[in-house]
Amino acid sequence: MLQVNYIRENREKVLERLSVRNFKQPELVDEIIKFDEERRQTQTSLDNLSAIANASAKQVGELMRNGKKEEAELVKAETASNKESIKKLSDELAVVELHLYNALVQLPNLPGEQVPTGSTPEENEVVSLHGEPAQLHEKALPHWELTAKYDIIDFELGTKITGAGFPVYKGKGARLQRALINFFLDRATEAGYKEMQVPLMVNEASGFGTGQLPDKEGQMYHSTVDNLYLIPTAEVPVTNLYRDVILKEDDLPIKNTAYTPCFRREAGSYGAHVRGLNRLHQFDKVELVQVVHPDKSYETLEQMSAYVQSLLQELGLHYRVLRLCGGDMGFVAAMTYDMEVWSAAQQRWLEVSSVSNFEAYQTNRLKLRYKGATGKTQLAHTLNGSALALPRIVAAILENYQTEDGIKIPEVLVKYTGFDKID
RNA sequence: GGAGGGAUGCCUGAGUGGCCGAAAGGAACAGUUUGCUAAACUGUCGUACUGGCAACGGUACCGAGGGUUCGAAUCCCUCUUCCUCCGCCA
Repeated sequence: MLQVNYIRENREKVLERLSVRNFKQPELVDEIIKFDEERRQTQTSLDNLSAIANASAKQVGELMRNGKKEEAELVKAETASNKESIKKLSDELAVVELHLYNALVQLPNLPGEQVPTGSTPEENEVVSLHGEPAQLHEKALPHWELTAKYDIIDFELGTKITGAGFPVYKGKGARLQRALINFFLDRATEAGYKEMQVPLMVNEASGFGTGQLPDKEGQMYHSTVDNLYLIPTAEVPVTNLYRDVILKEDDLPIKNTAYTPCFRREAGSYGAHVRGLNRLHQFDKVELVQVVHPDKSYETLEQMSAYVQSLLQELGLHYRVLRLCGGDMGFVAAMTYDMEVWSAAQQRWLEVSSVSNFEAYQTNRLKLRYKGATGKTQLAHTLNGSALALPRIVAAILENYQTEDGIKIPEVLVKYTGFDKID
């Protein structure tokens, strides 16, 4: 959520930045300014009336104490009409505040300066390309056939016990999952991130805090009896650890990492591109979350991007880095890098990580601030990134490392898997 | 699941209808003193909205939301959460 004051004072700039996203409802900006104007007026009137009411109440108290009962009764009588106005105004205020809020949450974050204008994935900017595509033998298979051939991931079995998109990992497949999780967590710890283990279900307030609610309600599994949501990413619980918190400037930057399963309903997405591991309802991911000083967030974004790339390099995967164009970025992001690995068997790029700077968009809603040297509280900036999401990494490893007599395990993983080949 | 007791500022903790945005102590920060450390002394020490160039004001907030009242941290209702005891249990 953008800050109203900023919108009010930078209307032109806001509109200009939104156009980078190809945002379809620029009129929302003026609506917000109008609601804000209304809100402040109502607030002022209400405050004035409340001041009068407070004064009268004080007066009554004083008169009563001095035994001047009749005069007190007189003042009491006068307050009646004021009381009605106060009630009316505070109702009005609540309404206009709700309107303002509803409009504000519909406004996406403003793209950063470097974000290219555009509305489709084709307009994303390829920042860099690393490594070489794997050279596969003639009988190379896509991963969903490899998993069946070596009996390491069973999609049908998952369908039986739960439904489509809930695979069962078996034997070396399960072991590979655990190896990757440990590898990612170890590397993150080495890079200075603190490992956290967080709940996999969150309450409504947390959903609001990171922006999944109210909009993307349909993306999350919802336990209605308890009104809890299964997390779509560790970003939600980890970032919400800092909801309603005022940090000391010295506490920054905060670097957290967490492994969690992620649950996504992904309603209505079935087809060729979501086969096998490409898109699941439940998958594993190691996430990075940082809370940083506003002056440092873009620098941090570069560092996080470099860190994620170092993982891909260690795994020996051919990958590229994209800077998403305005229209392809998530609603809350100010700038996003996507990392995509090449799937030689599917002959296409698979998104395995997304690293974003949210600037103050999340922290404004989270009320996550820090107190600077001057004693002034300011909104911190948040960033997060996947490091990494497992399924597509597994898909890429299986496909790119396949040989005619089995699948090789990347060198760095062997000490975690305890085997160097799946056959 | 049953019974009872709590939730106040960074922390401890006072406050049972007006003089309370809130005592006191501690912590922290700044200054004075000081050979150094410590101590002592003085001051600062919640958040948000809002008016004002500013000085300085107004309003709201004592777990959350409603209610009673001229007036609520204080009384009533609902919810959340913590603690103690009992029951159950990986």
